[in-house]
Amino acid sequence: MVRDRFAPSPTGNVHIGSLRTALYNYLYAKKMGGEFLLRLEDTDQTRLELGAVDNLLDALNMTGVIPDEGLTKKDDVICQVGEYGPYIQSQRLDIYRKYIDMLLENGQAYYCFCTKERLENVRNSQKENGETPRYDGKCRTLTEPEIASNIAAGIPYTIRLKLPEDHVIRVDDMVRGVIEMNTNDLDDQVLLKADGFPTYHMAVVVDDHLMKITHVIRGEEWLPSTPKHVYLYECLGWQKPQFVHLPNILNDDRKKLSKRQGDVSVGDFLAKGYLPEALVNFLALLGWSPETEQEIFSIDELIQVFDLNRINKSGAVFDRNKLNWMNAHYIKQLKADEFVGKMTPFLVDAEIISQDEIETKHDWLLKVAEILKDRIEYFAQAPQELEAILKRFDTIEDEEAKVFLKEESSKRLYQALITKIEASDVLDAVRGKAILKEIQKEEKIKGKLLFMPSRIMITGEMHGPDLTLIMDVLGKDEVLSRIKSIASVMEI
RNA sequence: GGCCCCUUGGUCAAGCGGUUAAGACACCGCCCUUUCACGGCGGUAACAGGAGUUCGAGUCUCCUAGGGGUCACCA
Repeated sequence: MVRDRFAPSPTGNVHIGSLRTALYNYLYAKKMGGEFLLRLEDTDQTRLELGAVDNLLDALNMTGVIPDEGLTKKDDVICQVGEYGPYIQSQRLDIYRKYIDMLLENGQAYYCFCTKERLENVRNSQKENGETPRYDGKCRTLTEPEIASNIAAGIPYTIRLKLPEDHVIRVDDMVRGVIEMNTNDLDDQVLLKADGFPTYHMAVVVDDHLMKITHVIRGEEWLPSTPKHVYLYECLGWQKPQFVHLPNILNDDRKKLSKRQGDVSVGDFLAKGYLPEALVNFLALLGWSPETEQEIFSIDELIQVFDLNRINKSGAVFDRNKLNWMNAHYIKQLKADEFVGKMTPFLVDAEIISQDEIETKHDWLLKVAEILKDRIEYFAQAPQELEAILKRFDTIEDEEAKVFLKEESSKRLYQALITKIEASDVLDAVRGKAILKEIQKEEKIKGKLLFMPSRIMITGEMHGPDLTLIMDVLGKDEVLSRIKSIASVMEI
């Protein structure tokens, strides 16, 4: 039975790269009929952030990357489900201690009483001498009595992994194949911190084993420390999981995606009106590709075709353009009501409509949706796009537009429009279309001479959405008022 | 700097010894639309470099170069 996991630390917003890691774990577990767990790696007490767990759970929920086991939310309360818990590392301290003691007994780990200051000094002088910074092994050879007296004296200590010298460790990674590293290039990693918490390296190995994890699917940044993890598995006599290291997601400058260049958290994108389905679809294709040429996938379709063997080796630049295209695609598929539902909060936020008007103006919002549907890539663009239509104009800048207004026929058009609109009960798209048709017939104005001046009188612009839809959205009074106020420009 | 990983168009990428080297995004052009957008059609554009192995190399090996990651009592 395949069991994999997403194991983030609760340090703030969920990074887009983390979501991808979670997604790949989810897809693989589902594909294999296995189980996907969520475990919290909160071993760094100094970096915990309030609300991070809520944030995490919400992001997974919104995007449909739902764990089968571990941390979850029931009735809005955070809880844990499954028989391999607890799934929060800070609640497993005694478990780690047990295995630390085991390593100590076997001589595979040792007490280290070095202070942070000393370690830093050692590192600095090594750097100055052009050496690789690493622990100098001072406490590696402490005698039992020395250790006992240090402990008795209450000197804080950490426990370090005792790596054998000149020993080659092989890591078998599903994406990159076999990687070999010599222990001489590795550090005696701290496994247990002075505060009694394990480091990631200890906790991840113990938990993955105890939770019966079969596949460790995580970011590439873990590759260099994987030999230590492999060594720990060997020390403890445990079977190793299959390692799968995902390529990094990169900025435009090909560096690891970072906050410096704008949006990186799932929340950022959701807040801008990107659809969860689009985000998932896009992320799935960043570092993995299907066998076919299909590009648009629902999460269930992804489950069907997902394959770890098709994961890419090299880092992938996060292409905002493509995300936008994909999101626009999903937006176009939205039903009118869904579109209105997604768009409205942004309009309220921009104070284009008020909270109370949402219901009374629902029909109007549907018309707006019709106009914006093909014109926005994400919903945060909606207010600006709509504003351009709603905003009154007082001058016409475009010379070409002025030429249209000065046409002889435009004066007749102007009169006819006013007369016909005034005579209309309502000015919806259908009526607008009819009016233009009537004028074409009666005044013998056609083609660009009909449509362009009409558009310019109503919008002030030569380009834009379908004019009859605009009339509908603006309404009879507004359209009339706009046309009338154009007189001065037309020198009538 | 040590170690590790990576390298096909601007970007995502297919390719698993023999191909006219796919497709998508972006860009450009044409068509549709009496505008714009959407959509449709088409176009520009790539195997980092060098040695090998082989009848034959984007595909295998080595070297070089470039990029990235990592070297914490952070994950």
